Amino acid sequence: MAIKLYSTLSRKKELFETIEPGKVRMYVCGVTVYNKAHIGHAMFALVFDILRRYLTYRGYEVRQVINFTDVDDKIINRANQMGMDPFVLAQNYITEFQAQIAALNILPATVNPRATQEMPQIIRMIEGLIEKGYAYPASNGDVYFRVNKDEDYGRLSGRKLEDMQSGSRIEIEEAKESPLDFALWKAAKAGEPFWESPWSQGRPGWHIECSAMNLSHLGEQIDIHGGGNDLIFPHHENEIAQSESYTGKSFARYWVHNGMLQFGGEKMSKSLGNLVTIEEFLTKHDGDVLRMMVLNSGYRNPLTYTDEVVEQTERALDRLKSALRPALPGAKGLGEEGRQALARQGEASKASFIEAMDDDLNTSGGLAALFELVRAINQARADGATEAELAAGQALLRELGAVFGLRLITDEGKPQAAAPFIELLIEIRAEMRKQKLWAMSDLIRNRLTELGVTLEDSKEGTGWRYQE
RNA sequence: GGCGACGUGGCCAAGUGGCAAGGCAAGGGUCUGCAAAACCCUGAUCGUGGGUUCGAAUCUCACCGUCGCCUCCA
Repeated sequence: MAIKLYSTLSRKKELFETIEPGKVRMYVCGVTVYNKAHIGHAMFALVFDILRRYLTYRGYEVRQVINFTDVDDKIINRANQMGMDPFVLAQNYITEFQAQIAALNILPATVNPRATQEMPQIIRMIEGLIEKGYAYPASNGDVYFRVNKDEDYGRLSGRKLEDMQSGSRIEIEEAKESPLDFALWKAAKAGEPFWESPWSQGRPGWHIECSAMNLSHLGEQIDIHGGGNDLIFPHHENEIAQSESYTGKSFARYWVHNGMLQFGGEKMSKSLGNLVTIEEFLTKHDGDVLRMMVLNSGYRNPLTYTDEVVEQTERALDRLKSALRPALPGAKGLGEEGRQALARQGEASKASFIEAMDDDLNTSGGLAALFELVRAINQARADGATEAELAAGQALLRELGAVFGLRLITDEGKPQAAAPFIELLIEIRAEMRKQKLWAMSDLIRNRLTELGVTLEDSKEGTGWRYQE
């Protein structure tokens, strides 16, 4: 079995083969830290966390680099508005984002480089591009990339230079040779932070930092380059232009782009202002819920975010967890046939999970495989499986859930201090039920429900659990 | 205007040439004193109209609709 990944460059699913056997070099464009992160940002982080976890599960050693853009116009503007130092502002949002990533159970990247910490590499790269004629310093202290010099410019996004020029609304910058040339280096205006360079006191353009970080943290050629599909043009197009012009080698083998989170029919974005921050989401919902939403659909398609969808997803997550509940009180055991049926379903689910995930990370299909396993486990439990008989299936569910990055937190994580008292109430209620004191029995049950404890009666006794 | 993607049951969403996964909701049933949970059963011919093919949700053309990029953007 082989893994296939869709690459934006070829617009096809391609067989996944790494440069170095068994090792994956993955670069993902991170966020510009000028504001609170929203759940659209969480989506990209979740998608590439899932990709990374899956590749690891399939035996690869994954080196994942995700950058922070910590100096740019928006950061500077925002800092000025707030009367803050731009570097402090950036650092605060980085700290906050990393905490939220952890709360979402996203593994920290192998490296989180930052633009401000890569200046020597960035400057070296710009110098190299100038030497080769791919870039030129302008009279205003900026340095621009000479787009016309790059013959296959536009091949990632499928654009032609002529088309862009005719319909373009790019402001004309006097210092540029051509309107489509983009900045590698920007001279600082008064009051802006700057670094020394051969051309001016200034800062790097947005695209060059990623090229430089790739080079210093992963090498000249990488396996996977990822990010949101809104970055295809111009950001990734420009990255390819810079990196390949500089090294003379093809840059990334697989260009992987996730779809946008849709909110109210539009892309959730900072500029549109239609956003739900990660912070807000996490005060209301478990992090697994957002992950489940991502898993339920194809990573390349837009993801619909509505309150209704969140609710549905929460229920679906409850169902997944339902399989992890303990055996019924007084379970008599399945017998040989039942044990084998459950084992067979486990194997089948695992196989179809891998088959789906191998096919361009079909998480929705993988999730379906988990639900098949859930049904089999619940069936077995209903048929009287003991704790020991359920254990293997449940362990597999946890194993595959962990490949998705789902925590599947159940009662075990919750405080058990109340347990003896709840059990006491159940005991008393059992006496009442014997005497058919239904009103009192129901009162106890209802009151406990209000307190977040669900009672479930069965022939063999009454079980209880915290509401999910 | 240019480039690209998408339109599958009430909702979310896989499938991309050979009898339409999965989840949520809904209805019926089993269990229960009643519940709850779980289990069992029930539903779509795939935006519209042509074309290719023995056969299409899947390929092709047109049209309608939605979204993304073309300017900072995960």
